[in-house]
Amino acid sequence: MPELPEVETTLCGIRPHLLQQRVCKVIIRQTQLRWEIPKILPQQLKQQRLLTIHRRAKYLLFQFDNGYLLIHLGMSGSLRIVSTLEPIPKHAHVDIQFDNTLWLRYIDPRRFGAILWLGQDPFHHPLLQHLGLEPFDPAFTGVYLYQKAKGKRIAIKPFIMDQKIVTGVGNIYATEALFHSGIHPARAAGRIAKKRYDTLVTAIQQILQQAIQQGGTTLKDFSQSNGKPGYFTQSLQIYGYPGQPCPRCNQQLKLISLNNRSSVYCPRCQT
DNA sequence: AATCGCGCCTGACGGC
DNA sequence: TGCCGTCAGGCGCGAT
Repeated sequence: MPELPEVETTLCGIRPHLLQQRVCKVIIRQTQLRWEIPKILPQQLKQQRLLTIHRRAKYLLFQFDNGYLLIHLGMSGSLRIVSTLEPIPKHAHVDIQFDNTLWLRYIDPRRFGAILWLGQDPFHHPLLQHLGLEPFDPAFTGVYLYQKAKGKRIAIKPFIMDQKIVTGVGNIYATEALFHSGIHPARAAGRIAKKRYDTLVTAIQQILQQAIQQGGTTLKDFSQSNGKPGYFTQSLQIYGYPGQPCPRCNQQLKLISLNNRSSVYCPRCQT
């Protein structure tokens, strides 16, 4: 799915078109996403003004006069701004039209995403209330990760992909950040020195920042809200290249599975 | 409490 | 050509 940079890219792409606009029409073609889209959604949204859009973790939060709409892009979701309804591509499950005539289109082939109405108090919703720090929060430091990791035997890769620890990091960026930090993805989180966590935090922030600047990563499904792919794909160092030589030391990159997610790493650079 | 695997879906790809 | 297994950017849930 879209990880933080893809969600952020989406947010920046759609926000300028939609701020302060009122919803005039809602079309739902498929209600079965990760959870069923609430049947009352069209009534909830009708004639409501969109005040702001925020990102929290990999969620987009649309603040309307009367409450918050939550959208998650799951594994294969994307949002587009389109000026006409036609053509309607396969998997265009929801279209929301605003007063300026533009449509916000939700496309999601695998339907692991979500569209939920959260009402007035979104941050107490179960999906949001246990989230960890945003990676660009000043409180997200090596010491923070080190403290959280104390005594934990979980591998570092699933540890940094745990949204209760730090938000927005998924399989691609976890893989890349660990490579940049020289940390083996299977190393127990509780057995990593404080100093190495400093390095890791810096790597996570730098990689996410660069990826945002380049419009995210497009493997297949993701596209920016204008339909263009993300260009960080060409900056990936090791994700997607198992068996290839390490860009740093030429050793053959290896592939392992950690908590059911494939993980590429360099057996020489990452310890 | 912490950790792990499964399953939700569609589609692309490789091997036979 | 087609069929079948495997894999894919996430994440909540139930089992251990």
